[in-house]
Amino acid sequence: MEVELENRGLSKRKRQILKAIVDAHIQDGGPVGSKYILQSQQLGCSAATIRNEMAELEEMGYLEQPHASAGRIPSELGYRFYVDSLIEHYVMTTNEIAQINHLLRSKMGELDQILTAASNLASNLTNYTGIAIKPRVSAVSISKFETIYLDPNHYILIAVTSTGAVKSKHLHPITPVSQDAVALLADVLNDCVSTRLADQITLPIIMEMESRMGVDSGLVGSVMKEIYNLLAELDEGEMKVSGINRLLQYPEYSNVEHLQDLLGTLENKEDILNLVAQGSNEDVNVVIGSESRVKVMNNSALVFKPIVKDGHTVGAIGVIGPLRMDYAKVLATLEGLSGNISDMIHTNKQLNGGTRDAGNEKD
Amino acid sequence: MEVELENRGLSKRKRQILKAIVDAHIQDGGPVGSKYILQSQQLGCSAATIRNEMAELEEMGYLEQPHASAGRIPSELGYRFYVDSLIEHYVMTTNEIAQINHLLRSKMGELDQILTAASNLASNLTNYTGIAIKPRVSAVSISKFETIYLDPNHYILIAVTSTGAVKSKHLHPITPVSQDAVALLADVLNDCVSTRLADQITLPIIMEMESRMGVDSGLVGSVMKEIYNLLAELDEGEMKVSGINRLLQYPEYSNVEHLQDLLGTLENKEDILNLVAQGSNEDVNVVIGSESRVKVMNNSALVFKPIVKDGHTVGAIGVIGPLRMDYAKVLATLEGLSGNISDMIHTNKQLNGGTRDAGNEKD
DNA sequence: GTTAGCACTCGGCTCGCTTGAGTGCTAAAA
DNA sequence: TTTTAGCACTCAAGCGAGCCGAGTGCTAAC
Repeated sequence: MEVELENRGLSKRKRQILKAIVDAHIQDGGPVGSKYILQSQQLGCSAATIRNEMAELEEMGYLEQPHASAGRIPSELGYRFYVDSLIEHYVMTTNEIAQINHLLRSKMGELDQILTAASNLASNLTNYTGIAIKPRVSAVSISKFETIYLDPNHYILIAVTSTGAVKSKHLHPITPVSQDAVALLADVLNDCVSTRLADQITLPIIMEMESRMGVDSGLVGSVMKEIYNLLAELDEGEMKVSGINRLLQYPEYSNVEHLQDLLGTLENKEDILNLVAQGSNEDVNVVIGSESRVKVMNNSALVFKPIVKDGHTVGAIGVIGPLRMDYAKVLATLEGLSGNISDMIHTNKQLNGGTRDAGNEKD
Repeated sequence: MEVELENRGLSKRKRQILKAIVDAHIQDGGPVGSKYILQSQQLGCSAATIRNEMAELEEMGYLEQPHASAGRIPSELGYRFYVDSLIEHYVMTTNEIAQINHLLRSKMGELDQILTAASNLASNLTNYTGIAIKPRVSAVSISKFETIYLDPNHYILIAVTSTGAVKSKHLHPITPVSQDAVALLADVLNDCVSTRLADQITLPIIMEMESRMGVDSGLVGSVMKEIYNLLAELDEGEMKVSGINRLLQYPEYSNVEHLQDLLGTLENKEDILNLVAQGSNEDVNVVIGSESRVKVMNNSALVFKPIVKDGHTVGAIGVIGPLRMDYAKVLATLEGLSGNISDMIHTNKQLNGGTRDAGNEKD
C-alpha cells in the first residue's frame, strides 16, 4: 500500500517508460516516440503496448503531446514525479570534485565572494545559469557600532549586524565635529541601539542618547536616519547571476518570449528572492515551471540549496534553466557545493593561523 | 579648408544624405533606399542623383549594401562620422528630466547605489542595456584602519581607502587575543601602513610593526595577508548590468551568435572595464563595434560617461546596444545623468546634514 | 492483456513561382 | 560637367504545393 502510494498507482512498467522518456527528453529536447523506448529499454513488450501505456500516462497527466503525430514530452507533473521518485543518483566525476575543491579553496573570502564563486562554479559544471543569493533577513539587529573620524566635516559610521555583515555609511555633519565626539557617538550607539530591532528603538532611547552626547546631540538625528536606511538595506536581499549566455544553447530559449520572460525575472530578483524565502531551509528545492506562483517562470525550472549556519539561512546557491534540466546532475552539484561551503564557514580557525574569514556571519 | 577637413571632403548634399540614411536606419533597422531619401528630404534633385551620391558614399566607406538589390545601411565609419559631425543635439523632455531628478534624489546613498540607480535609469530612458562601473584603481592606498573586537577568536579589520571606499575582513586568530591587542593593532597599522601603496610596504616596516605589537606580534602576519587581498580586490573593478532583456527587442540580436557574444562580454566584465579604463576621463565616450580591439563587441556599440571627483574617475555609467543606437538620445541622457551625479557627490554638506557619497562597503 | 498491421496526421523540408523594392547603367537633357 | 529619365537586372522574401517520415490511434487477431 505504501509503495502504491509513493508511486501514485503507476505500475513498474509505466514508471520505467516515464523515466526513459524524461531521460531522453532531457538529453535531446525532442519528443520521444514509442519506437525509441522499445529499443533503448529492455521491457519485454512491443511498441504497440508502449503506445498504450504512453496514452495512459498522458491521460494521467504525466506526458504531453506537442501535436497529434509527434512523440511525447514530459509535463510539469511528469518532471515532478521524476524528480521525486524516479531520479537516479548522479555521481560526480573526480574531475568535478577537484574543480569544486580547487576553486572554492582558492577563493577564500567573505561569504559574498564564496557565494559568487559557487554560483559561477554551479553554472560551469551544469551548463545552466547560476545564481547566488543573500536572502532577506527580517529580524536583523546591529550588534556593534564603530565610527571613523576623517575630518571635522566627515566621518564614517560602521555597523556589524547580528549576522556578521559589515555595513558603512559616510556622514557629513553640517556643524564641524571633534574626534572625541565621534568616538563618543560610537559608545552611545553601542549602549543604546545595538542588539535592538528597529521597532525597539523608542523616543526615550533617542532622548537618552541626545542627552549623553551633550553639545553634540545634533549628531544623533542624522545618524539614526542612516541606521534606519541601513537596516532597510539589509532587509532587501541580494542576488547575483552568472552564465546567462549559457541559456542560449537550449532551443527552448530561441523562443524570444520565453527568453524575455526569464531575463526579466533574473533582472527583477524579487520573484526569485521570494521563491527562495519560501523554500525549505534544509533540502535542495526544486521549483518546476508553473508550480511557483511566479508566472514568468512558466517555462523554466529553478533548483536551489540554502546555506545554513547556526540555524540561520545565510545564503543560497542555485541554478536556473529549461524545464528539461538535468536534475540529477544539478542536484548532485548543488549538494556538493553547499557541503563545501558549509565546511568553509564552519571552520573558524585555520591551519595556517591566518585569516579565515567566514564572511557574513556571527559566531 | 578647415570645414573641408572637418567634413572629410563630403559635400553638403552628401552629408545630408548620409545623415538621413543613418537617422532612418536607426529608426527601422532596415536598409534605406534612394526613393525614401527623395521624399523624406528636401534636396532638389532626383532619385538617380541620390543613387549616384550613395554609390560614392559607399565607395568612400560610409555605407554598405547588405546585398546587391537592397538599399544602404551605415558602415561603422558611417556611424562614426555621424556621431562626430552630423548628430543633432537631442533635447530631453521635461518628463525625462523629472524622472532623473526624482529617482536620483530619492536614492541618495553611497556611490554604489547611486551608480546602480543611474544605470537602471539610463536603461529605462534609452531602452538599451545600462551599465554601472567602478573602475580599476591602480594606485590606491589605505588611508585609515580600524578594528572591531568581537571575541577572543574573532575580530574585524576595517580599511578606508584613499577613494573613500570602506572594506572589511573578518579574522579568526588561532591564539586568543585581547581587546587591547586588537586596538593596538589598529594604531600600528595606521602608523605604519596607511597612505603607503602595496609595493611600499617593506620588510623593515613589517618588523617594526611586529616589535610594536609585543606579545601579539603573531597577529601581524595574518593581517598583512588580508590587507594584500583587500588591495587586490580594490584593483579589480566592478560592473553592474541592468536591462539585459531590452536587447531582445532589437532584431539584430535575434542572431543568436551576436547575442551570445554580447552576453558573454557582459558576463566577463573584463573587456568592458578595459575599454572604460582606456577612455577619456572627461567626455562621453562612444565605442562603435570593431573600433575597439574587443572582438566580441563587433556588432554592438558602447557609450559611457565617466564620473569624476577631485580629478579621479570614481565610476562610470553607460549604455550598450546595437550599432544602430539612437546616439543623440543616449548622449543626452548620459550627460544629464552624469551631471546630476556629479552635483550629488560634490555637495559635501547636505541640507539635512545627512549622508552622501563615495563608499563601497563590504560585509 | 498483448500484438501486428494499417490508415491517418501533421510538422518540416524542398522546390518553384511571383512580387517588388532597389539598384546600376546608358543616353539624353540642362 | 552634372543631372535626369528610363530600363533591364538582381535578389530577398513570401507563398503554396507537394513530398517525406516519424509517430500515432484504432482494430482485429492472438
